[in-house]
Amino acid sequence: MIRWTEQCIPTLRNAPQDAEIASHRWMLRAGLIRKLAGGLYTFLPLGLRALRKVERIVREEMDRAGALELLMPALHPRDIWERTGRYEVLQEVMFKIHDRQDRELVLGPTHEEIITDLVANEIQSYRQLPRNFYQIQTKFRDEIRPRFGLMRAKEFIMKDAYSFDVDDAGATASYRKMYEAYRRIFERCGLRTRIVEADTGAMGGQSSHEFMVLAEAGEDGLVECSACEYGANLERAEIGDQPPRVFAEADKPAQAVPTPGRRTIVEVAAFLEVAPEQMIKTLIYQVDDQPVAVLVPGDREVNEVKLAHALAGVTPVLANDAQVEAVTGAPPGFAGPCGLENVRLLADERLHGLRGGVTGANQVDTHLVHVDLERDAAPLHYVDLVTAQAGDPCPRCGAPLQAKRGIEVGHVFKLGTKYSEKLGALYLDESGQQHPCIMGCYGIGVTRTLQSIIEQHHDADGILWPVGVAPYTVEVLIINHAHAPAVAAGEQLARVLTEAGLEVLLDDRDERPGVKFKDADLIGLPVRIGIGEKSLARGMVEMKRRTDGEVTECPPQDVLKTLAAWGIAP
RNA sequence: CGGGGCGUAGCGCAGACUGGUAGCGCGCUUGAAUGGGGUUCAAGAGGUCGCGAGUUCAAAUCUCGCCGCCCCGACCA
Repeated sequence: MIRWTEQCIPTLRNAPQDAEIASHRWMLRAGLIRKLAGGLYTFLPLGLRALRKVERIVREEMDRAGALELLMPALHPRDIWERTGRYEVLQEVMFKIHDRQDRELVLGPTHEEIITDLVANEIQSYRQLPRNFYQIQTKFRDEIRPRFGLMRAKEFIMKDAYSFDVDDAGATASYRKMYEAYRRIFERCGLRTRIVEADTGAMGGQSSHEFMVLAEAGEDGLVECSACEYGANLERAEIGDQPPRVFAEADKPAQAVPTPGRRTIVEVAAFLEVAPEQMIKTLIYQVDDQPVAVLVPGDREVNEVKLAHALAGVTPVLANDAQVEAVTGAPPGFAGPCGLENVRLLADERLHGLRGGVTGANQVDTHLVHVDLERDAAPLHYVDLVTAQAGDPCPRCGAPLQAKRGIEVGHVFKLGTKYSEKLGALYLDESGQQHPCIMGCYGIGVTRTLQSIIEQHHDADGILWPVGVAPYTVEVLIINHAHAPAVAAGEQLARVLTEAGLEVLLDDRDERPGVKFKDADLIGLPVRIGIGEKSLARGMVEMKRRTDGEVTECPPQDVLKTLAAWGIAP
């Protein structure tokens, strides 16, 4: 049992101005965290208790799934990152420091290299596999823009696990185990998550799934099918087949028309009185110093993640004005596929069979109408290049997709042998043959998960902690501190509940009842037990469930029974 | 990295244009009353006005530099 007067729970009547989203405001107002600087937060006692609850759930489920906990350094020598080539890839997000010998060290943004190096040294035989190692540790990332409190911070706590298997079947089994463990973890945290297919990004590897907490404040866009189970991050979401785009007067020959000063899709469409979807947007990218023309429907946007995949992983960079002019012979705004030579052309699938289209003529102030791509442009390579949007057909079943926003709290990857090969994590099989381990990696943003719980569980008055992660389970609230019998009864009840094994916070402050009720709602412990003069006169205490406001009275000796009926057991 | 905004008491803000040595609400301390949803009265404490230069008799206020924080954007022709 802890007394409020002996704890440090600095609740705020109003939130600091820079708190943008609900969960961030409540964390500050309820005295869970305080900001040191942008993206850097102190966990106050109540916040830390909740964080430890989340960690405990993660630990229990990881252990249950057979993963082995260890702890790796946060500080890494530069060299190990260069061995996989990821020093280059991640240098933007890595904090770098130098020791007194001027040796460069980085603060770990993730730990694939470190664990793989360990396994390379310690595991030699198939008899030692499979293994899955995990840790709960602080990661450091120099985010472009930290925001939303713990959601995107420069320093955050992550649970990261790494599996090592002898073959694909084993790797898939390890992946499934983690996938299931994650479901359980988030469920126990009281989170409703949506699992979606995801891009592997800087991690590399073959496939991955993200665990998303659906929320308006989410930083990731995703789509889910209105009919089947399909769901995917927007970076990756595929789009089902759509009928070819054939517009009016499709049979007419292509014709140049003047479009003075009309450069953008919107301007040209308005000027020529055509719809944006009738237009062929032509973007010039630089890929390894070579220009590539990318064609997409005028009403769509290029998905650069998909484009990078189509370009064998090379990150495309949009060409500058001079480069566009060198390639197309016209300033930006008038590029089109017809007559474009010496440039690699990539077209989005939705343009396949397009007739009656409108596009730039590669000549200043001029566009082409009645364009038939098959007829008027060089043979094109069609791939999926645009970002999915609401209403697009599902790639699995064709039903309309819905757009949502989500907070990525977990991500599981099949990595293959990318790291094990480069760092020499090899094992000998039964016949003495050497093979690289097949790896998987699995992350959970623990601090982000904590804040997501609040994002999903709050009302107008404060937090509604799910029992499993609440900093304390029960708040005993002495309504009138001047009423000695109530004080005594509150102390007594808190003691009894604590002895029964419950985590109890006793609000023993000499405050007005209103203040204490408001604070109780704010910090949001699952159960509030009010000890008041009036009910005490009847031999009763008042129990209130925070989640749904359910209220009941019972004699103090029946409190444990009522808690049990509410599904709260010590 | 580009654009915009902000930095005055723990939190929320005013004062700045028109320089004269800092104020309001909440919170905090003490006392009293009150005691079932942020109660009331009285008396207090608390500020290098982000930092550093400059202008001036005088700078929170004007000028310059720096630092920090927040928001938007980061090239979709």
